[in-house]
Amino acid sequence: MTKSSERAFAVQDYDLAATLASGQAFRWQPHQDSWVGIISGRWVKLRHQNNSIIAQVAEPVQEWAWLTHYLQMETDLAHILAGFPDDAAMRSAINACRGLRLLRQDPWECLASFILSSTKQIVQIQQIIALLCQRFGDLLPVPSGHEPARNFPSAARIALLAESELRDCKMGFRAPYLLAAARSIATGRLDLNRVADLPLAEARAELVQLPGVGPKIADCVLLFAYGFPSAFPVDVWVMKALRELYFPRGKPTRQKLLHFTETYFGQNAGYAQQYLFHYMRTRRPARG
DNA sequence: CTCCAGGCGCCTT
DNA sequence: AAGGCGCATGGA
Repeated sequence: MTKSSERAFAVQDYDLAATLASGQAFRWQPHQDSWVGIISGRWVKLRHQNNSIIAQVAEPVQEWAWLTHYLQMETDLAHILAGFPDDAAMRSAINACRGLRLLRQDPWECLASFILSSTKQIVQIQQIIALLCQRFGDLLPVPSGHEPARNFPSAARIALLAESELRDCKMGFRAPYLLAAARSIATGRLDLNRVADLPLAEARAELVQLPGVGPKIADCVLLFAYGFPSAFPVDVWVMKALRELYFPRGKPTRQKLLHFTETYFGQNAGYAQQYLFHYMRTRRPARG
């Protein structure tokens, strides 16, 4: 296998734009007909053409597993969709966004990003993260003619910062949370690699110990970084979707709804959640 | 100007 | 156990 800086990957049922802009990851930038982002410390430009995803990198590489893994290209989406409950809401959601995928992100970047997400809209989260990377991320090689790119700052790097430096990135009351999380990881008190091997409930318990990380943020990380297929982040959007789509006239307690999410959607509940969320977010104008 | 956003943690009942 | 409130910031 020779090194190359561009490669095409055959894919089916892959909506690259919906996936990269769906609120799972916050650093992807549209660039004409392409998307520019950073994966595993590599600048990469992606575009969807016919039945392929075409990837360009800054420096030739031999191995592309970092990319196929991140994009979860091997995932059989049709199989997952076939396992969803067969009801009107799910059918509408699938119709609205077939091809939407779950990414497999770096745990630290994903955790940090979602700590910064609380009570913020997606655009604002993107702004905060852009500032953080611009100030504290390392420069990465980019092809000539492209804007400079920086890595997401490591936990070790952020652990050495002062809270005021984080506040200056406009993250407000989330600054001490991010700092404490970074320090937990930098000192080894929490080992993010170990979380991958735990059962779901234990993995969740580990993450929730971090300040600023509650059940919702923990489940985002479990789903978008670790790939726990039944992790099910419940935020106000999903709660609204569940009430409107499944209990239009009842008034179930939050408790009952949470139980519903744990039992109704099957082993790929996380995927089902992403479809419902995306459907809710896109079917009405002027939101999100 | 006021309101509130894809939560969390803490303080009340 | 369940519900209310403050938290920073910026955009509608």
